[in-house]
Amino acid sequence: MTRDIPEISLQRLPIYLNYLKSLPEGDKYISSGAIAAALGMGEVLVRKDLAYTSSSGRPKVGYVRAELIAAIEEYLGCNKKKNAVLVGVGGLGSALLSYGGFSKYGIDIVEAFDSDPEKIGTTVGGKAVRGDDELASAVNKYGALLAIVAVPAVAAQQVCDCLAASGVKGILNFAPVQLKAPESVVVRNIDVAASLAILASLL
Amino acid sequence: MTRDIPEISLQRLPIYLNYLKSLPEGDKYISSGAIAAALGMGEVLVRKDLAYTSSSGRPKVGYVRAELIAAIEEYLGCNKKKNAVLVGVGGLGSALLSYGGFSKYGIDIVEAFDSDPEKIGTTVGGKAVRGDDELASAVNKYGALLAIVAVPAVAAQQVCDCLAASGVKGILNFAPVQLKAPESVVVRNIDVAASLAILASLL
DNA sequence: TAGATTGTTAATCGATTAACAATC
DNA sequence: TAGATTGTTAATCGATTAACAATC
Repeated sequence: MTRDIPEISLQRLPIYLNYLKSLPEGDKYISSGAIAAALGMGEVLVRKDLAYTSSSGRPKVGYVRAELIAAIEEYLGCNKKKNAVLVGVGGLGSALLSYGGFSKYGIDIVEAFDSDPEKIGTTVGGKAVRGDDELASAVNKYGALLAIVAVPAVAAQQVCDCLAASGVKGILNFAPVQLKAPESVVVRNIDVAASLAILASLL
Repeated sequence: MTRDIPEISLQRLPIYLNYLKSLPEGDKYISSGAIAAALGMGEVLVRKDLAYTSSSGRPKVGYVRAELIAAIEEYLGCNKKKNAVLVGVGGLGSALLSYGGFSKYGIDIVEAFDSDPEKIGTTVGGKAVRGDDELASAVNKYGALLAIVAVPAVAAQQVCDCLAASGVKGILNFAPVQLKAPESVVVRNIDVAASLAILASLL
């Protein structure tokens, strides 16, 4: 499913999607100019991004909102169910297990893993917490291609190795370490503290 | 404190910093080539990024690791104490209140706010939770220029307005909405679900 | 000295914006 | 029709990479 969309355009699709969904039901049409104005971006950029999803608008009227939503969702694969596992049931991990926001993208966190015996066997956010030793078999059982890593920095590489070996193809890493993974595994990082620090340094 | 560093270079500084800190104490020198190889990037890019921090290396030997760390920390303002407030003490907000990772950038979350009477008056992660009505006075009292917004999407704009009116200059927003704020307020977004969806669509 | 590495200038690459023809 | 809006092609802008001189 490799498309030729630049990743930076791909990153904007959820922004359009959220905005379009937030519009009142009554709005049948929306123009690229209106979207651009609402989101503070250029209107040509909006049209180019939307063109990747193969949605098309009509001159003079704009885009049909419902069609646009459907096209973006289709393009992002929201309609395809995807299983994910989460490793590291600390504060952040627990919060993500209880967070309902993944479902709109068709993503389901099926199970969680931790090395702490105190946590193993419990349920967080309706998801069972198992020992790290069961990770590989669970990835296999659920056909999980996605994983969230929310363990401490020192443990992250080891978890990453295990996930990659288990067949996970995409890792969203919250630990402040650059993970080494095989080429076939895509890693993206979220570092909340660093993001806030960068923001602070812009002021 | 507006510098002419591209934001994308700024975003990489914490990555270098984390890596440099993770090296064994014994390593006195490190070359841009070694950093680049470890982090999977081009070595010229590393040198350019590091040059913004006014750190400089010596031909043949590379950079003094400790100096480089100090220069990046100085540049990022890690040594300047900065107060932040957090709004929305749900799962994610609670996790962030308990997270110790902000301190390495000199950031302290001083107080938290929520509209839920059940939460007001409690303590989470050692921080007092107050009512939203006390937000403005707290921002003032602590001179907080930074805020984390971790409220539901429907409440985020209102919180943003309040923060901007209170004098906050930087907002890290976890709600999946594009916030409208005055030019003088910098907003950056983290959408965990969207990030995972984007990752999934790359596979 | 010779060689490794830095720092800078020029070339390339990719993304955004401007211009504009197509069209409803 | 006239005008608004799309979609595309060309121009601009900015970031990365390549080339290379400086230097320890």
